[in-house]
Amino acid sequence: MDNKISVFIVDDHPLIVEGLSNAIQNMHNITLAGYAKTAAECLQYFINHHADLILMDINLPDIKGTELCKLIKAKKPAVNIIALSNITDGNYINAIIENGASGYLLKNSDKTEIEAAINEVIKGNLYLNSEVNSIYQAAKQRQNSLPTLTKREKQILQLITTGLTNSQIAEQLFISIDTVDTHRKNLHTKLHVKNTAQLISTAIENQLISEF
Amino acid sequence: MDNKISVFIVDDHPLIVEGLSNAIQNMHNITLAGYAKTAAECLQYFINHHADLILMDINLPDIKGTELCKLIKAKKPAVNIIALSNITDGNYINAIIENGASGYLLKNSDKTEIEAAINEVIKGNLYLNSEVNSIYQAAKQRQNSLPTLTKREKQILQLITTGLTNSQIAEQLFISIDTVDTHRKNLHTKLHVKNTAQLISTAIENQLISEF
DNA sequence: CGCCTAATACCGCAAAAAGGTGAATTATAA
DNA sequence: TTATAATTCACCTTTTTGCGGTATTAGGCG
Repeated sequence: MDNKISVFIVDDHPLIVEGLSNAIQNMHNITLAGYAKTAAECLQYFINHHADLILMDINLPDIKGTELCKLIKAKKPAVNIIALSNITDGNYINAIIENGASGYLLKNSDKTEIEAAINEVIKGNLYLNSEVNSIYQAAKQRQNSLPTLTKREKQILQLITTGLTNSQIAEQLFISIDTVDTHRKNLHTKLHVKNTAQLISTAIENQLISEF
Repeated sequence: MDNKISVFIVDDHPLIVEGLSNAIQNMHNITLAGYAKTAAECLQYFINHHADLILMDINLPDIKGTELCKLIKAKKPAVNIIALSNITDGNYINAIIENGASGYLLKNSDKTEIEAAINEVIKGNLYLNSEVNSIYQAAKQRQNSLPTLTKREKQILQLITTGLTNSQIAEQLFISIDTVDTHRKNLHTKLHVKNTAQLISTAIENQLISEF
């Protein structure tokens, strides 16, 4: 075994794989271990092969990048992971790092940055470029400043969003209208809003609602 | 001039440019005219150069892909444009095609598909793969089924979302509360909703609100 | 010019939400 | 077990909506 860093690529975009592997093969202390187009192929590879680092697209066709991260880290804690994505959503960055990634690169990164990221991460450091980092920090802040809603509150918030009135919600949950009203008031207090319109818009803005 | 199709690439992702240009140079009847990382560079190029087709990322750093499309088509109507994106949002696909693109490729396309797209578009056909096409059709359908809100209605909808009450809106717009109420009723009728909660959630869902 | 649409305004009644206060009953975690 | 948090219910007042109408005015268009 030589002292080159071996890198494995996971990405379902053939163009990116081509660009990445080309770029990596031109770096003097880095070598390409292989690549996979799906999470399944990647896991398969790591059963009886090894690599020092994974460059991983977090939007894979089969399972979520966060999941793959967790799986890899559980089986091979020594493998470093750099997430590769276009997504500049703070919650996403947050999630992937909490699942074991040591770096997050935007897909518009160039060779220099990729090389820098690989070298940093292999040293055990966390690599985020300034843009990603500021988004990440902002998201953590926001997450902390967001109040935690109780199970019941979320449930009622969801039903309000659907357009149900307090009495309809009460009927559906087999509770009193007054109870629904109380939860609603608490939602207002917690989210610092004063009417339904604000409630819905801030709820959606902060993704407190599962889907619609 | 030989009979090869000359292709110009516009993308701010170095990896994609590398992958694409590699792929294109391996195609027998296609040649690479050049590439640009920004819309400005692309426009600059076309002042005194030419290409048969542009492969264009529609998420450029300087101006929107839709805009670049329009600009190019205005100056060089003969140039065919294939949009390249990850975005599977129907409205986006719709917009870009209405602005003059003849094809829409997802970034996870492989060489075969890119080659097929180029050859179809050069013949004057519209190229959308089945996935993109179904999204596109669905969006067109949805767009037609969406009612058109008047200027005033949009404005009031926006203010409602902020959390203002009818009287506050009336005050701000120097109109009667009753007028605001009428607009609100019309919004309910047009969007088939029966209360504020539904109004806000469907408005956001259908992106009838500028931003928040 | 008429026709249509958007925007304006008003009335009345019923329903729902908002705001305040207090309190009992479960869970659940320390 | 004992705090603490979550969930539940009640009652009261005021404000805001929701829903049914009707009607006038200004501007764009063929």
